[in-house]
Amino acid sequence: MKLTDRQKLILTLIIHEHIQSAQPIGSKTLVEKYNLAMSSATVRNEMAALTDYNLLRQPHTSAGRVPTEEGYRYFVGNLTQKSGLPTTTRRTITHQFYQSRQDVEQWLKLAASVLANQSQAASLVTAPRADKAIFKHLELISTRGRQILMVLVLMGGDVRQQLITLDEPVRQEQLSQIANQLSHLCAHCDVEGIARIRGHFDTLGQEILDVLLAEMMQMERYSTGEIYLDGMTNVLSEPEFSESSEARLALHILEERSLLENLLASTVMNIDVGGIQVLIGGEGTWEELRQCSIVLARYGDPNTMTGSLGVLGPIRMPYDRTISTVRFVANVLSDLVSETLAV
Amino acid sequence: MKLTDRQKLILTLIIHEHIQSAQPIGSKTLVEKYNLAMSSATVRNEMAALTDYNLLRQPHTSAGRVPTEEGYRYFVGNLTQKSGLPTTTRRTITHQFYQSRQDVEQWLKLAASVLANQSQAASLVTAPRADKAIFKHLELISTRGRQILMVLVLMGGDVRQQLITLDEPVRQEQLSQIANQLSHLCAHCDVEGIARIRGHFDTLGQEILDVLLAEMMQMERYSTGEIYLDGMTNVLSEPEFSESSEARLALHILEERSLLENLLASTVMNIDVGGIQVLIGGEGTWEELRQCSIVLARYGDPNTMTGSLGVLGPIRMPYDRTISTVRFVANVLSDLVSETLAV
DNA sequence: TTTAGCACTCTCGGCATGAGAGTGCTAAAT
DNA sequence: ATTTAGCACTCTCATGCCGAGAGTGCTAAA
Repeated sequence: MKLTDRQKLILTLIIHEHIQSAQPIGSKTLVEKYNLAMSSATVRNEMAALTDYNLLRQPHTSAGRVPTEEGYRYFVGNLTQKSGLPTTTRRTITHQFYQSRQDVEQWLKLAASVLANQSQAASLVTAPRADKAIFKHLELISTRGRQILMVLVLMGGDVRQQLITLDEPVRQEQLSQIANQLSHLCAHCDVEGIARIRGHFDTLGQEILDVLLAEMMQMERYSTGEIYLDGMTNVLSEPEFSESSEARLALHILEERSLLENLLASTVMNIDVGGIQVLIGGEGTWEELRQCSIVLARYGDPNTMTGSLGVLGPIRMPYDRTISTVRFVANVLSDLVSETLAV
Repeated sequence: MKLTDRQKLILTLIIHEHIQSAQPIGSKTLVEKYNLAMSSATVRNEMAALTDYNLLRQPHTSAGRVPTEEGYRYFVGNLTQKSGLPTTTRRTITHQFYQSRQDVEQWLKLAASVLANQSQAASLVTAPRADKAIFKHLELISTRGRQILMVLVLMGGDVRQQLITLDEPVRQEQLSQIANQLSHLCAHCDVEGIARIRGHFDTLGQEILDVLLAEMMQMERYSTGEIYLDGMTNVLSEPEFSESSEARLALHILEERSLLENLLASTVMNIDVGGIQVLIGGEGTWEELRQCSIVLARYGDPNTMTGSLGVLGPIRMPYDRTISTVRFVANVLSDLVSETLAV
C-alpha cells in the first residue's frame, strides 16, 4: 500500500483533527480549516481512496471520515516524526525528579504521576526487577518472643522484609551473629548457590535459609513486582468513555493485577530498553482494549534490572506527543535507576 | 421527629426497594410487592408525611418516592440492626487471610480486595501507623562508593529504607560498628530523645542521625502512610454513575492522595477502633462526594498502631451489609495486626 | 382512620419533520 | 489526465407532538 504525499497529508490532517474534536471529519471542514490549496471534491476523492485502503471509515453513509485502527497504525508507523518534547516540559519533568526524595519508590510514583498528567490518560509503572535474584546482605531483628524480622537485601538494592516465627526464642546477639555468618557465606550467590550450601548449617540456620530462598524465588518468579497506577480518572473524561460501561472494561484491565501482568508479559518482554511499543485497539487480541491504545516502554539497565512503564488512553490519542513523553520519562528513569541501583 | 412504626416500615421498604431497583418507588408497587395489609392510598398518606419530614423526595410531581440523604441517615441511625455477616462469608474471609503470606502488606492488599468484592464498591485501606515514631533498630549497608543504604526499623515493625550519600566512602565494617552503636544508644527513643543525644556523635554519626530524624519526623507528620485502593471499577457499573463525569468526581477523590488524606484526616480521626463512621452524600462538606457514601472504620491497637479502612459506593448502598463487612474486616485486621506488630 | 375513586401531572417512547452536514457522481474546466 | 463545480441523495440529530403509563393528591364514603 503506497500512498501519495497528498493522501498522507490528508490522512494526517484527519487524524489530527479527529484527535481534537472526537468527531467525524468532512471534506469541506478540512479544506476550510487548513486552507488547503484544493477543493473539497478533490479531498473527497482522496478520502474515498483512503477508505478503500481501510485507513479511514465512515460511521454511516454521508457522515465525515474517522480513522480506522489500521489508519492509526499507518500514522504511527510512517507519518509521525520523532519530535522531542519541548525543552521547557523536559526541564519541568527532570526538575520534579531531582527535587523528590532519593528513593526508588518515590521515583516510580512520580513517574506514574508525570505520565498521567502529561498525557491526560491512565499510566502504569512497574518496579525495576532483576531477571535473577542475587543475594547481598541479610539482617535478623528480634521483634517479640519467637518472632523475628528478616530483612533481605538483594544485589541491585531490592529490599524485602519477612516475619519468621521460630520454634523457640533466640536472643538478638545470637541472631546478629547468624545474620553475619549467612551474609558472608551467601554473598553474591543466586538461588542455586545458596541451596547448595544449605546443608552446612544447623537447624536454625536452615530454617532461616528456607524462608530466604522462598523469598528470593518468589522475587524471580513474579517478574513484574509492584505496579504503580495513576490517572485512571483521566480516561473517564474522554468522550468515548462517557458511557462508563466502556470505561469499566478498559480500567478493569489495569485494576485486575493478573490481567495486567498477562498483558505486560506478552508485550513488554519484546521491547528493548529505549524502545517503544504501541498497542492500538487491542490489536485484535485484547477484547477489553478495543477502545483503547497503550504506549509502552522499558527502562532500566538490561544487564541489571529493568521495568516497564506506559500510558493507557483512548485510541484517539495524540500519539506523537504521548510517545515522546513515554520515551522521555523512560530515559529519565533509566538514568536515575542505573545511577542508584548499579551493582 | 418521631415516626410511627408504620412509617418506619414504609421508609425501610422504600429504601430496600430503591437500593435494588435504583428507581423511584410508588405506593401501589410497594403494596403489591410486599403484600402490605393496607391500601395504596394509606401508603400514599404516609409517604406524604415522610416527604414532609424530608426523609423522602419526589424526583418530579407524580413520580414515586426516593429516599433523601436525610432519609438514609435516619435509616442507618435508627432502622438498621447490627446484623452480623453470614457465617459462611465470615469463614471465607478469615480463611483467605490466614492462607495468605504472613506479611502486613499482603494483608492490607487482601483487605482492600475483600472489601471491594464483598461490597461491590471501591475500597481503601491505609497502612497502620503509630502516632509516635519510636526508634528500634538501624542497619547501614554500603552499596557503592559513597552511597549507603540505611534501613530503619521502628517500634511496631515499620521499616523504612533510605539512601544516603556520604562525603567520603566508608567501609562496611565501620558502618556496621556505627549502626550497632546508634542502635544501642537510640533504642526506645522518640524523635526528641534522639535529637537530645545528637551532640554526642562525630560528624559522620550526626550526618546519619539527621537523615534518620528526618525520616522519623516524616513518618509522624504524614499520619496516613501507604494507601491501598481496590474496586474502583466497581462503582462504574452503578447506574447513577453511568455518566462517567459523575464517576470521575467521586473516583478522583480516591486517586488524588492529598484530597483523600484530607478527607481521612477530618473523619477517621474521630473514630475509635471498633467504631464505624458513615458519610452520606458528602454531608454537605465534600462537594465531590454528593453522589456517594463512605463507610469507614478504624482498626489496629489504639496503644500502638492504627489504620483505617472503608468503602466508597453510591448513596444507594446496602448499608447494613456494607457496615457489617467493613466492621468484620476491620476486626480481622485488628487481630492480625496486633498479633504481629505488638511491641 | 382507612379506603375507593377520580382528576391531574409528569415522564417516556414512538413518530414525523426539517435543517444541516456530508457524500458520490457527472460533466465541465484546466 | 486531473481537478473542480454542481447537484441529487442520504443519514443524523434536534424538535415537537402524541398517547400510554405510572403515580400522586384530594375528596367523600366506609
